Amino acid sequence: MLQIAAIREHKDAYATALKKRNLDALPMLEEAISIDEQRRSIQAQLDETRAKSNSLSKEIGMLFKSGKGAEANELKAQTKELKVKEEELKNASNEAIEKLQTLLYNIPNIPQDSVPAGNSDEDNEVVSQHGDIPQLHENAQPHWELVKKYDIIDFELGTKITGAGFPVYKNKGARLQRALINYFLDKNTAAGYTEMQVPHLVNEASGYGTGQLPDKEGQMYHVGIDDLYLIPTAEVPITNLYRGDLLEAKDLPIAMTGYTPCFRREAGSYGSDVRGLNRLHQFDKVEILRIEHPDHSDAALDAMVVHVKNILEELQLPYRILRLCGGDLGFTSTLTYDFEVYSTAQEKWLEVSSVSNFKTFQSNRLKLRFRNSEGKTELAHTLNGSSLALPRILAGILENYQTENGIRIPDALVPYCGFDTID
RNA sequence: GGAGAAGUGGCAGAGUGGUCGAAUGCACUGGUCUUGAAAACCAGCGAAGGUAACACUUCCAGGGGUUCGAAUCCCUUCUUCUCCGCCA
Repeated sequence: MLQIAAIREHKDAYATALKKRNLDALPMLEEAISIDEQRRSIQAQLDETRAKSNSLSKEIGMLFKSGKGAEANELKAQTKELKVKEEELKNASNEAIEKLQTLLYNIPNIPQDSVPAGNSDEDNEVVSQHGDIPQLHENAQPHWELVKKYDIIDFELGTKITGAGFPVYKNKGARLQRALINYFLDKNTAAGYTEMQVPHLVNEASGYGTGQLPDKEGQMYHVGIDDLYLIPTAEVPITNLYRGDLLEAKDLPIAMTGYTPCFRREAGSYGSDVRGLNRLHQFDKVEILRIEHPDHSDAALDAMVVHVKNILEELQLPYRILRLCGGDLGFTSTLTYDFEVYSTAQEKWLEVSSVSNFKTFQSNRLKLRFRNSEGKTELAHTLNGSSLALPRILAGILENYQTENGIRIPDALVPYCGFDTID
């Protein structure tokens, strides 16, 4: 959520930047400013009314104390009128706050200068491409065939016990999955990220804190009886650990990593995009998150990109880095780099990581602040990225590392797996 | 799940209807003193809105109510602790 004070100050620049999202935001921004002005004027009247009634109350108290009950009762009568006015102003104020809130919830974050304009994922900018695309043998297969062949993932079993999009990992498939989680976590902790294990269900306040609620309610599974949500990403519980906190500047940066399953309802997709491991209702992901001083968040994002790069290099997977265009940029982000691994058998790029700088967009909702060098409170910046999402990495490994005689395991993973081939 | 107790500033802990945003201690910040440090002493020290700056307003777990006036009384939700039960 944008800060109203910032909108007031940068209205035109914001409107210009939001054009990159194909959004003509100027009317919304102006409306927000106007509602806020109303709100402040109502608040001023309300404050004044309250001040009057507070001072009357004090007077009444003193009169009673000194035994002048009759005079006190006279003053009491005067408070009646004030109370009515107070009630009216309070209602008007609440209404304005609610209107402003609703409006602000619907304005996306401001894209950074480097974000290219564009409508869809086709307009994303390819920043760089790395690694060679392997030449596969003639009978190379997509991963959904390979997993059957080697009996390492069973989609039908998952359907039987739960439903479509909930695969069951078996044998070496299960072990490889576990190996990847450990490997990613080790890489992240070695880079200074503190490992956290967090609940997989969160309350409503957490959903609001990171922006899944109120608008993206349908994305999450909701446990109605306890009013809890299954997390769509570790970002939700881990970022919310710091909800409402006031940090000291010396506490920054805070760097955390965590493995969690992720649950997504993801309605409305079809075809090869959702085949096999490409899109699931439950999948595993290791996430990295940072809480940064505003002066350092840009550099931190670059460092996160380098970190994810290093992992993909070590796994020797062909990948490319995209800078998302305005049209594809997430609602809460100012700048996002996507990492895609090439799926040789499917002949397409699969998104395996998304690394974003949210600046103050989340921290404003979270009320996550720090005390700056002037002793004033200031919103911190939040960033996060996947390092990495498991299913598509798994798909990439299975397809790119397949041979006639089995699937090789990338060298870096062999110690974690305890085997070097799936056959 | 049952019974009881409690939730106050970074922490500890007073405050039970009136000038309380809240005593006191610790922590923290600045200063005096000291060769330096410690100790001691002096001063400051919650957040949000609002203002040019003041003023002013709001916040004592969350929500609602009683009252001219609520940290204090009532209702309700949540959380924590103790005892009992159950249990990986």
